Amino acid sequence: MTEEVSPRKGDRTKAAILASARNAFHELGFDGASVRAIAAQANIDPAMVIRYFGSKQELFAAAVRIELRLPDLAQVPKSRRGRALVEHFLHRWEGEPNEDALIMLLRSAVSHEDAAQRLHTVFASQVVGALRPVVAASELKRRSALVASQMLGLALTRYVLRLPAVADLTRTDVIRDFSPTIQRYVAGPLPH
Amino acid sequence: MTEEVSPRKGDRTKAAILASARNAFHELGFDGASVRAIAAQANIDPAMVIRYFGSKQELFAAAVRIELRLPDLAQVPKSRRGRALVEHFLHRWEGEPNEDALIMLLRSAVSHEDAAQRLHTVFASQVVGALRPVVAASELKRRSALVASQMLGLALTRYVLRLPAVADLTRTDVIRDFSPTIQRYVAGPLPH
DNA sequence: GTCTATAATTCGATAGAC
DNA sequence: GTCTATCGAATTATAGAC
Repeated sequence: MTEEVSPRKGDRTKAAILASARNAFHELGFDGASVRAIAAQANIDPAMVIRYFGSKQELFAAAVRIELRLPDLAQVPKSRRGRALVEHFLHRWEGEPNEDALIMLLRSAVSHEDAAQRLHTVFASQVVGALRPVVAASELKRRSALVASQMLGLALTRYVLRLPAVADLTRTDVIRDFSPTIQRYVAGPLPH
Repeated sequence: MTEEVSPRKGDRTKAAILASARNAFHELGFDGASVRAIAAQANIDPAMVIRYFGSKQELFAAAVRIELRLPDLAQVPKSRRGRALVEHFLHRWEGEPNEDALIMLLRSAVSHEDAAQRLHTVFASQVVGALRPVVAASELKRRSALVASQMLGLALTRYVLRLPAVADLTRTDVIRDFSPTIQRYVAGPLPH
């Protein structure tokens, strides 16, 4: 019989693989992150990764757990909804180190069709879902598109491309400069 | 002696390789596009690609010719600069089929360091350059960052990720909805 | 459970015949 | 100029010893 510590040994190695995988996918995207590199960073044999997760594809699916947990906008005063969204995203993206699934998806979706599909799903269910209670049904798709384009553009330029002009902005700068835009997209007048 | 037609034979094959390469890089990014696939699409032997361009890296450099040719904003009335920029980008991106270098760079920069650097350079020289004549020096970096985040976010969601909500917008929709944002980023009041 | 060895692909790039 | 053949490296994934 093999050794057993309080959390099952298999669970610990599985968790180590997942942590390493999240970091690698976050930094390099699906194609760029190799199973070998993920295993090496976790001090684990590459064969174990496949044994535990079946394939790189399934490992990716397990590593990407998307829970945007967007705030309930109905409980935010109408004039502060833009700022609430910007603050929420910023907190998500800069809170936990290198593990945000949306950035992983963003890096992967460019070259990996499955990742792109998952990003579509996340967007459709969560962003649209957050806006639905507070915008007219006839404007839901349009306002969601605008919010997605600006928030993903911020994520792209700040975390993926790391354009200095955007990456050098402080958190305060980001909230101050992007909140009015998102506010208009969520609750402001739209040109007819 | 080998056959010679009016444009040198070598020039024709070279042009065919470049066209195929642009299409492949545009669709798949640097890593995703293989020399073999590029050659196959051009009905040319893969070895010829290397012979003509030296390496995949140099082929990429030759294929990516960035000329944003942004309009001279000083000659546009201040109140219409946002719209002028949005219209210009849209025309660039939807004008020539599948050849826009900025989309190629965007798809490649995620996984390819050289492409990311080139995108930094393009942004710094061209976007910042277009804004410099019409914004205060103290606000140049900040306003450039905002414009880049929104325009690249639009390109990302519409052409790369193809989020339906964004991809389904008509050109008229895009101009109507994004011009006010870019206008504010270029010429509007910034929160202090 | 773990690891060695390796199969099966695919890639960029090269050498050399013609 | 063109193409065949191939090298060397990298990848995911599997088989099987221990």
